[in-house]
Amino acid sequence: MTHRLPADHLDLAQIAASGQCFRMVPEGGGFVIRAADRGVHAVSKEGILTLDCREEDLSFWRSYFDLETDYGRFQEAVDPSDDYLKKAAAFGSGIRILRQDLWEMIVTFLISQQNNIPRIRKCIENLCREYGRDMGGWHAFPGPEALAGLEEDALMPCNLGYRSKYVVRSARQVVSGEVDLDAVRKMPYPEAKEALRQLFGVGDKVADCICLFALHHLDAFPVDTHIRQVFEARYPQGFPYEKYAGFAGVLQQYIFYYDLMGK
DNA sequence: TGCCAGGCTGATA
DNA sequence: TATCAGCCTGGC
Repeated sequence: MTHRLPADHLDLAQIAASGQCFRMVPEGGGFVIRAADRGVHAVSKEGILTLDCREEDLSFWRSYFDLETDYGRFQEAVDPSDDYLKKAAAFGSGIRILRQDLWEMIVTFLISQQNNIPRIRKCIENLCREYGRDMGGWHAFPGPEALAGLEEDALMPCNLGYRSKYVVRSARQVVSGEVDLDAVRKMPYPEAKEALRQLFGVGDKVADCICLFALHHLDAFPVDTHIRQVFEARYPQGFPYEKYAGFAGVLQQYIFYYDLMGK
């Protein structure tokens, strides 16, 4: 079933390249996107998002793409005297912060550390193929229950390397209830970040990625090596977070994408 | 060959 | 409390 939805400031190619989602595959002029155990074919063009999905999944995808949020507001809020940020925001104006699955983001960003984007994508494919439910032609993302019973190095064949034990032990912490994901979903940003940091292998940066891309805490601002380099070059006096309270994480994505693709 | 990639843990002082 | 080695592995 095909649905056409008005969606300004939405460019799927930009979102795919921005590195917040690793399960977007180009197909038919758009992308096939997988989220946990759902899938959709999506095309974004001239302010319209065309989705090919089941009728009962439509509200899920509407939320997933964050269609209720006005991203024009974030664009306009950029300090006009900040030339670099203005350029970055304009360059990545089609980026939205997707509302992705919590467990999937935990695993994805555990895998991301000391890793590069093509390899991260490959690791996730391997993980889904080996441990995800067969959905008929593709595999769902494996839940914590599917991973908690494994040996700590069982995911080495999926090319996770030393991160294998991070994923398995985190799965155990979730399944045992030591870290209650339902509770984390209801927490404000600082508490959620601290709770996520209890997971083995989750530090400051990974916790912020999870808060931003799964929990939609737009205050979360992951600082990685790229962002740190940009800050050293462009904001030696410090990034003006106070000007962007409540949505600084959106700007982080503009900066990351601009740094990656804009030069 | 050596170094790095969207960090983190654990040891050490 | 701060610093730092070591970690899987593919690509350059």
